[in-house]
Amino acid sequence: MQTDRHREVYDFLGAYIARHGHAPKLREIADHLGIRSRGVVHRYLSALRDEGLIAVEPFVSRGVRLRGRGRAAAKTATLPLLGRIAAGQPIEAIPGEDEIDLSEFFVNANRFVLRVQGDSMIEDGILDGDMVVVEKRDTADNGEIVVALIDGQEATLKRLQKNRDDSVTLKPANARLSPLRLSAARVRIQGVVVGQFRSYR
Amino acid sequence: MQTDRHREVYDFLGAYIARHGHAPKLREIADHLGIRSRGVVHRYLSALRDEGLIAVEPFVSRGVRLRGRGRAAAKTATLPLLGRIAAGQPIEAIPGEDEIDLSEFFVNANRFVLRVQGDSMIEDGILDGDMVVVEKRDTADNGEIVVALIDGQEATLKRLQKNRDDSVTLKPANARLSPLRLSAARVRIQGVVVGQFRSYR
DNA sequence: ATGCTGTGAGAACATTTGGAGAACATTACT
DNA sequence: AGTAATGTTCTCCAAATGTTCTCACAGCAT
Repeated sequence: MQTDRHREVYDFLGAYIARHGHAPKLREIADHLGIRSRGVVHRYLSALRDEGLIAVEPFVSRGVRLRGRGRAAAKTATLPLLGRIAAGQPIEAIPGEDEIDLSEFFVNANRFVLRVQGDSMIEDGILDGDMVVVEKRDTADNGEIVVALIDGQEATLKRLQKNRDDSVTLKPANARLSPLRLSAARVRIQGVVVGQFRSYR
Repeated sequence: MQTDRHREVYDFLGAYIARHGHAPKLREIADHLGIRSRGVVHRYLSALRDEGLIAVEPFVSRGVRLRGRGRAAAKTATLPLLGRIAAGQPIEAIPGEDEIDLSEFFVNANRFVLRVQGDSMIEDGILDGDMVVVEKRDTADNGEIVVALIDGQEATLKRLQKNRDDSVTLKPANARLSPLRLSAARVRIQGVVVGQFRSYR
């Protein structure tokens, strides 16, 4: 896509075809761009055709078809980071940091994802259905959220607290559930939660 | 990379291209650097070209391409998805779904990320410091979490409820805060929250 | 002091990009 | 056939953008 205008034309074609089921006429494209000359529109279409992005049936009205919607474009894992949002203020830009790389944020060797079932960590903002990113480790610090295996049988997600007497307490973040105090021998740490994410869909 | 300024230019190119899919114009680079002279920008680009870091198409607008980005593109954004975890059971494998692609999960054109400040959505599991992925839209359905601009001034993150009398209610997810009922004319939807993530680090 | 380097301003110029509109070709329709 | 609508091709023009200069200044080393 050479220029901004080319992109606008291409995007408009996509939107129009999606809505109407057929391509627009040159006149309609011109209206959308705010120009009067069908000749100019034709020039844009020719450029897009030469790039292989569309196919044009000569002299046929609405004879444009989109091509190569394969979307083979290297899907990057970055999103623009616009700023901070808080109640009462407009969105505030974060200086010097204008994009966020999801893979840098989360991806690493020896990490994996679990889908959380249940409300045991709800007060820490981990809801039923959320995903947690877990880093494989067999030790953890006080206060970290861990995946723990009890008696080699039950796996749970809890906040860890080590006690002096060689026991540990597994604390849910939910007032309706009670902490579990167990001898250290019965608990095996499988990993530590390093991230969490959720999709609203 | 010769100087700090060169690195700034290079980084900006990367960020801009990642976001827009094409390079910036000299004028835009100059604005980002806080300088007025396109000539100076051109000097930086020539230096980067001589180092082999970018390729420049002469005289064409946005004619800059990054070079040797093979490594960065190879960075996959996938993590193994081990299964489901719930209190009382061992980790249960999720059949047929063994890895999760973060970019598929979150990345899309016309989305951006905001860092949340404040506790107004805490009961929906969006905590102070969390990131939300927002899809740019100017309309939203009932019950969706939206970024709304009030009177063109204040931006807030709230749950939307449309009322019959051409007003809307912006509901925080925090019992200590009260809902805000406003005439629809005063509220402009800027986007809808489609995802959320958090890093424990 | 002298020169070198990195940075920026801005003028002058080259080239591309974007647009207008006329003239013509093709198609669809009466 | 005749007409209108639409696509095609063309020339001319203006604005935007990139390119190439010279000048200026500040910091630094010699």
